[in-house]
Amino acid sequence: MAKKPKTAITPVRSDNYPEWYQQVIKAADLAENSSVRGCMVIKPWGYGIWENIRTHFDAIIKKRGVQNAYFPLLIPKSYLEKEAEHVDGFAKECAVVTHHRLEDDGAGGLKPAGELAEPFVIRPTSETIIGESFSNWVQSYRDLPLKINQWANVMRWEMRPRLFLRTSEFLWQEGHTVHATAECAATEASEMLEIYANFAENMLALPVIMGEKTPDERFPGAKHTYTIEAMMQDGKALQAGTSHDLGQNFAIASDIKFSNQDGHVVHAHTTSWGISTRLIGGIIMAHGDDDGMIVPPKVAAQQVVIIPAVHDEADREAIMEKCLGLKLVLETISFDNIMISAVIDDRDEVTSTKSWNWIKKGIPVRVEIGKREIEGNQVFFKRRDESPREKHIMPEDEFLGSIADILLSIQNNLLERAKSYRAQKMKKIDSLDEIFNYFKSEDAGFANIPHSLWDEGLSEKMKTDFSVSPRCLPIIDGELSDRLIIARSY
RNA sequence: CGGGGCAUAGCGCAGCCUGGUAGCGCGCUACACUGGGGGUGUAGAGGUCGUAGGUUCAAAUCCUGCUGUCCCGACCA
Repeated sequence: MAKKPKTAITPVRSDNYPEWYQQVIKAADLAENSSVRGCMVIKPWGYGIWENIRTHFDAIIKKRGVQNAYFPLLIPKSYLEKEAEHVDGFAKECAVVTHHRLEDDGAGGLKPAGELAEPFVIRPTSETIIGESFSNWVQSYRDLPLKINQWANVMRWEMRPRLFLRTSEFLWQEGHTVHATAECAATEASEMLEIYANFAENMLALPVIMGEKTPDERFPGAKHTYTIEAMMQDGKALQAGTSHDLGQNFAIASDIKFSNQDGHVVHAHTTSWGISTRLIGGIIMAHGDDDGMIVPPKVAAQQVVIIPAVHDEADREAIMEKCLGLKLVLETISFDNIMISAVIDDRDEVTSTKSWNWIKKGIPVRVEIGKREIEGNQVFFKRRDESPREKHIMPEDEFLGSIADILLSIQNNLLERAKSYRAQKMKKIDSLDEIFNYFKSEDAGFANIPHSLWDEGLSEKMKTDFSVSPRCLPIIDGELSDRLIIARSY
């Protein structure tokens, strides 16, 4: 018999963090590489998280008066050329469609035939094509503000793809708004940033730093780029969401203008903001442990797995009946306005194997139902935020009465845990020597330094010697700080 | 795009140096025993060794090109 590993995932985080990350994705059955370069297949357990992110975020923006719409995947190359900085920023990572037909190549294969007069790029982001529509939709100040969102896939031909964090194709939402004044656009961009920050903390248990990007890290063509930065367990930063105040740059490029109350025709002010499937990578790296994934209850595809433990075939029917009953009742219960979803794992496997499978997937609560539970009218369960050895036994009524609190407590524990390791790996530093010293360590985290220290020379040195870049100037109580957060990043 | 590693069964790998009938572990299938911490046994299925070419009587093995993948770098709203 093979020796049981102490942890479900090999290697452990402390041995090889990048490899651990990939192993967790595999063990949790979240996604896999496809045969298409740089593109991933998101499997049900991973896609379920995205569906929940989508559902909850969609509700939030709709309350703000944002409407969903859909724009084309293909963008005429010339559109992209309208905004000079935008071209520079995205040109290198665009996939280009140059032909529109395939025909027999005479050798049993197919070859592209009709060459397009003007090539299309596959959207790397949709500012330009949406701007084209907006220019028609907006005529009067009465049409503003215009708030549109689309849930879509985009494509960026990345040099080095990593599952969820940087894939050639990924899923996201991109919000695009048009405003009459610079102030309105600025407010929209700031409010969306706060919404992202709250969403990350409340739904994903992911504490983030809100801030503004320095000019060199800005979205190409933006006036201000705001970001939420999360810390992963290796101390690296992950940009988890962005909001851009585009000023009039894109309005001018796309000719979005309107008649104001004075009868003058003026260019509008626009914003755009997005979150993507990258968030799932963030969840993995923020919460996962050496036994695999830990999914925050609020975004888990299922919160509870019920595992029947049948020793004696004679008990099977009674056990299955109890499992089914439990599932039905659980699914009438909600926690923080989210309906619980439960799954019965009735695969023909040894109970412990099933249990470990679900540990690796990171389902918040595992329930095991056997003869004992039926006789004692009780529920045996374990929590993913606790050690796999820790058991709980509760009368069934009590369990059903407290499951909502249990899930909320798991959600909260994940957030507190993440906050605590972030606090440990965040350091306020005021001198150059200390900065160099700090980042000599491989597992350095975020350094909080005076913005005034950051000049071109330091930037260059930090980048080449330490792979450290500026993450953001934190925004605290609506005010831009004079400090700068720098860190290694994904 | 630069430097390096790897490519053999679904997954993980050995075999290659020194060319000669395709191997192991896990997983999978069937049956039985099992089952509350990753179980046991028996019997099976599954691979034109990434791809194209070269050397050779003979290539998984040697040589060349290509492709994919991983790591480091560059790049990354």
